[in-house]
Amino acid sequence: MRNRPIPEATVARLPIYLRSLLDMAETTGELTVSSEELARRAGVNAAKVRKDLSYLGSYGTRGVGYDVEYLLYQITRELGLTQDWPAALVGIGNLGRALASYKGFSERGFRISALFDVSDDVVGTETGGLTVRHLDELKEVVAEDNICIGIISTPPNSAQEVAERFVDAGVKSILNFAPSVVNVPPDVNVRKVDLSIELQILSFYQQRTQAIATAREANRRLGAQGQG
Amino acid sequence: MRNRPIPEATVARLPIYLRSLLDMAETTGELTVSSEELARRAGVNAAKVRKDLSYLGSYGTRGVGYDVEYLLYQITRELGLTQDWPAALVGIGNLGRALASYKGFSERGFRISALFDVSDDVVGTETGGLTVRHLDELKEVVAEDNICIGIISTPPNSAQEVAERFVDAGVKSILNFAPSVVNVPPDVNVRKVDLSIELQILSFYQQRTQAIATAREANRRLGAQGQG
DNA sequence: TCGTGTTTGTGATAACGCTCACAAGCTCGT
DNA sequence: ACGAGCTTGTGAGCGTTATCACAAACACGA
Repeated sequence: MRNRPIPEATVARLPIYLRSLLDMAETTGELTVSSEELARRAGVNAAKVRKDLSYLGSYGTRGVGYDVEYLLYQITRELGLTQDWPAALVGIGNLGRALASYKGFSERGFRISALFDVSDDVVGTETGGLTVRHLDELKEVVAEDNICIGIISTPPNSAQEVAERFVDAGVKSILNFAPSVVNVPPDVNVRKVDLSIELQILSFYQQRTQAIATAREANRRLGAQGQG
Repeated sequence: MRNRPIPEATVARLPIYLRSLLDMAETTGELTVSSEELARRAGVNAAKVRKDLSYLGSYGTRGVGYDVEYLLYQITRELGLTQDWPAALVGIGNLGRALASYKGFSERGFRISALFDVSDDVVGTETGGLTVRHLDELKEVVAEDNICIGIISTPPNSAQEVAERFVDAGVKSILNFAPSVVNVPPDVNVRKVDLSIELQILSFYQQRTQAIATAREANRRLGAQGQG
């Protein structure tokens, strides 16, 4: 079990466990945590927690639980968060500025070390302690600062071009906030965060429950009519 | 097939198809689109596109493809985007302000109709044409403006309380940008967007590929040593 | 030392999702 | 009218993920 590759679904949950454990370590004095408690905090099933953690190794003690600090360390290590990953952010609009000063990144070991744009209006301005540079300097800066992660927060029609510039500069990990699909070579990893897709999914289920409520209401009235 | 419930995975892809189709309708003059073409634009498999669309109904024509306008309408309707969904945003920090003025929402029929915070520094200020109100007014405003969707962009430790206020006000759909798990009754739908989790997942795979490269390098040197 | 109570680790199984492959069905030219 | 050439819709098979259920392992008190 230990040497099996870690399933994607598990990798996606490790950061949630990490956050829950950090929260525990700060607020409670507990030295150990059971899969049940961790599951509750992470909002998942206890069996899932145990199976997920078992992919990392047998770090629990039966009858006791998991040592909080040790587990924290193991997950941090597994996620590669013991080293810091310099990132570059392209696209300094409203969202880009918010991301540039987002504390959640730095708290988790991600340092945005360079900002880029193409518009003369923002190139040269300062945001979150960094001066915005022109996109043409990207390749050079990536090499200098050893940048590993590219973040795209441009309008959708520029995203593909920026992605290609990142690839050309040797960046292998890209996080895309622009609402568009970007195509990259197979050795490059792209993840996307789409702010409005999630709203559209909510809309689907909201409409569905409202439709059911409406149908039930109509049905109720029909029944009343039949009886009355 | 037609009356089966639509799988979650399909629902999550409908917005992507929608975006691809909108893009097509604007840029190309094509009246129809094949599953192959749509798949290419959406970055998925053609068979997946066909199966996904088949859940909505038989809207394609064999040998021809799908009528772009008709498919656009059907997906829009299925996602519940024919009506607009007023949303309330709580937490007016950097991210909150960026979300409040994010064009991607309004372009897709989501109107943020009220902003809330608790800090005296921001209550009363204006952002994106709306005046920030105090969180205590939430319930009242939700009822007045018929708000269906709640968006949370507070610090993590306030998220749960805000979620409960939304639930109390009768909101059934919540989008959570705060990096924390929120618990709600089963009839309320919460989706989360976590900006840094995606980075952590990237970090995992980045580390993995770097580790492989390092091991291969070490192995190469060992081989050279053995031979030399 | 042994029994009781607790919690992990993991087979087994079920549910879900993805991909393939191909018949059914359409268009168009002859 | 008919055959050639496409493209859809979907059954079948496979891989992944979730859940259950329980033996193995530990702590602790008597």
